[in-house]
Amino acid sequence: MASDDQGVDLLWGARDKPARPPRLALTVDRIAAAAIEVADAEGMASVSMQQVAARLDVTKMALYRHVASKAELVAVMIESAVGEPPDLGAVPGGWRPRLVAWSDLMREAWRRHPWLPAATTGERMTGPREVGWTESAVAALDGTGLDGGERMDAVFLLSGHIRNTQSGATAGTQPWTAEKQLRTILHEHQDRFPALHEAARSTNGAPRDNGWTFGLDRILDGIEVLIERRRAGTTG
Amino acid sequence: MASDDQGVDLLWGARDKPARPPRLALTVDRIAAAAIEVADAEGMASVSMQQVAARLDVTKMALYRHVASKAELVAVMIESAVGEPPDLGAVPGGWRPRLVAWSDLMREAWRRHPWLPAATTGERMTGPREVGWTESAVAALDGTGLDGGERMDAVFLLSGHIRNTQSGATAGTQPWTAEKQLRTILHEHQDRFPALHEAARSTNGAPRDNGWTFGLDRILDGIEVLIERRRAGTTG
DNA sequence: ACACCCAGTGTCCGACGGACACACAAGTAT
DNA sequence: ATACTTGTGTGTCCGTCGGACACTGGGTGT
Repeated sequence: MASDDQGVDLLWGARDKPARPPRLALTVDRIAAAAIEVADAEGMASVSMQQVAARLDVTKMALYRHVASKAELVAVMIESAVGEPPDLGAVPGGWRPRLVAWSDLMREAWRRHPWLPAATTGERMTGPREVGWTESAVAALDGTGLDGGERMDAVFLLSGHIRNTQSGATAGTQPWTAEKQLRTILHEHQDRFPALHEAARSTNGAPRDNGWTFGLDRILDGIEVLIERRRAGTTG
Repeated sequence: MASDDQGVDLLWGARDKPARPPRLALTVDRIAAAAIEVADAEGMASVSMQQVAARLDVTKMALYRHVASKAELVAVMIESAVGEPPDLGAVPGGWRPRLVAWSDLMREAWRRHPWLPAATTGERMTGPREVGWTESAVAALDGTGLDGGERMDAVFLLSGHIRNTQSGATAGTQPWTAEKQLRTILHEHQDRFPALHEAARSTNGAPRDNGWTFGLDRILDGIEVLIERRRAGTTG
């Protein structure tokens, strides 16, 4: 902390610069940073006005001088946590490697903040950085022959897949991710769910990644099919 | 209150039909039905123990005689709302029409209960009907040459896309769905988001469906590519 | 007649988001 | 110097949430 340095200054000199504000001024950025710390450490459910305020040694109502509501606080958290959107201009190889790079970057950002997938669902405000990420991905599809709506749908499809596979939030959504008890249930009711039972049995030992790689490859293959079809002149 | 009527009945007649249970017995099914009514009408946010109890003319604590917690109530709601999983055996044309039919049915069930997408995220209990829906979709991929893990990943991909595109819950996730104000923001900052601006401009007037059709076609195309590749004997 | 059982009630708790009035400092105008 | 404003954090209060716990009143089995 810089306050120690300040203390030395106060003792040995610079006495004339009298009372530097003893506590850091409360700002939106400091509030967002504290909220992100709470969310990273204890999950989105623990992000309450009082928890965040406590981390700043401040009353919860003090926060309302800087954010209008909890929703706004969350919006600021998101905008801060997603980080600057990437510039994919330097990625060689066309749209597909570009989208792969974009996905990896987005996944990495979301991995650092596991609460992001959950926080970015539902009606809410959208900030410029978030739009910037979308811009970046849509730009990666420039020159593919897809029209604007298709490019945006493709990005939506891809980012939705990232959210779905990312970090536990929606990971429990599908039965086979609850591993232990579900595996036993599936075993007990194998007569009722024969296809699932057989699928669980015949899964080769490949490391599970929540369907991330599989889905990414399928989505990109599907987009590629469409692009090729367009390039070949077929309207379908 | 019906107690007044009962009082009259008790005074003036029908004395022999003594005390028909004056209120319907509280059961898990009635509780779940009431909760679903609340959720359908006013959204998942309005589903509180007191709201549900009020609809049944009962104290909230009475509900706890039948469900252990709110999470369990929600689990029962889901299990009841998803309905019986479909039998796709009669759908002709192989795996692809089968998955399309499955998707349509699932979408329809979720359209009837717009809170389902939001309620089925996160760690939670999974009921037999929900597993049954998955079973149904995985079974549709029998005989495609995909291994068990791939079949399950494919179903996860598809159902994730349904959730993402369904009914407003995550619909606001992507910037262009917030339509009005975003369109103006995009217009004001067109220098900052040129690709998005150009995409919004060049979108042909096709009716927007939140990317549902586009994503479905891409996903199925992508799966088809993999199946064909397997059939051709390539290991990739 | 009796005790037992148990579904539903009443009351209480801590945590939540938020409204509102206040305290208290730092300018700024007089 | 003195008053007025302005901006920032505090204290108190409210309604709602999920849930614990003790109670009660109407059956039923003996």
